[in-house]
Amino acid sequence: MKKDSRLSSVLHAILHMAEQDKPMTSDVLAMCMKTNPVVVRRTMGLLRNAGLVTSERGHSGGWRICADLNKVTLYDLHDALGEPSIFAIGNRHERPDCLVEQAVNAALDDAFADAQALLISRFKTVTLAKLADDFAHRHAKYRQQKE
Amino acid sequence: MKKDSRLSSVLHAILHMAEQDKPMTSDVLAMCMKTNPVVVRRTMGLLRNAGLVTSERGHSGGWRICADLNKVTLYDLHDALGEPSIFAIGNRHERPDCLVEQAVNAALDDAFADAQALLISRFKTVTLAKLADDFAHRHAKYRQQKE
DNA sequence: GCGAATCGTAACATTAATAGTTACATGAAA
DNA sequence: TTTCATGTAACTATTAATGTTACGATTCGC
Repeated sequence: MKKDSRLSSVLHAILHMAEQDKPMTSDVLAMCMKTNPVVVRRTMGLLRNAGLVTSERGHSGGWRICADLNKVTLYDLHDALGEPSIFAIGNRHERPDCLVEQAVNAALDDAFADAQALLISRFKTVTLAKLADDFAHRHAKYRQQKE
Repeated sequence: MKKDSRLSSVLHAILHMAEQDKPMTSDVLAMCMKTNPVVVRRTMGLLRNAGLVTSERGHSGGWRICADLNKVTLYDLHDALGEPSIFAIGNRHERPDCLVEQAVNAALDDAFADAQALLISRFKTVTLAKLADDFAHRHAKYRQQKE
């Protein structure tokens, strides 16, 4: 299956929004992420439900961030997206009758649960402010290189 | 995305094979994992390439395990399957021009790399013998309950 | 009010990845 | 020489993400 790239998408969008005073339209965001405005609305709508952004209709409307960059983490976004399933590998059957398969599932589930816990805890340590900061550094470096 | 369930499948298969003296046919294995014999051949073929099992054609042929249960780990099987990609979540674009997106990708890549490293290291600690043992316990418990 | 800009959303199409199926060739054993 | 088995190519089906089209609902500026 295709990978879910919404987390990466909304991060990209929300950081751009954080650098703007004015709201950004779905069209502009779509251009920026090389996708379609409807996809942007669909995805950003989930962030709105989670109270992370607001949207306004009509002239000079669009999307605006309404969250503290220091408090919102990658996990909050992942959560806002509905905590989509993380792994592309899974068990052949859930709740098998076969005891062998049960033992196999248990071992795999354990390992995946640990990896998931680590990932989630990592997500919780990264704030949007941190990412904005990282971007600023990249930007400074980029400008230096251009000289 | 549909999840890749081959690791779980081959583990199931190989543990059944470990309990048999005779080779098991693709048909029997397919029945056991509720799939198609061709799928079994395709998948087990990868394990054969890795030297974990052998196959024989013709009358009384089939699949046989040829590996030390104490030495083969989940990782070896994952590896034999070609180390399929683990995550169902990924970046919108690889190598984006946008510096914001680069910062986002870097943060996500980092987190995923750590989770992957943990998973792989977990895979390396679980041998087939351990799983067979776990199965034996489940079996004993199951028989107890039936009394 | 009118018209343009903009989001909201349903319905459908496309794409990508896994899994399943059909068909037939090849080889080994009874 | 027939039967049982794997080997493999080619095609189909399934599933989930993503993209597209179409149109309704709001809001702003004139």
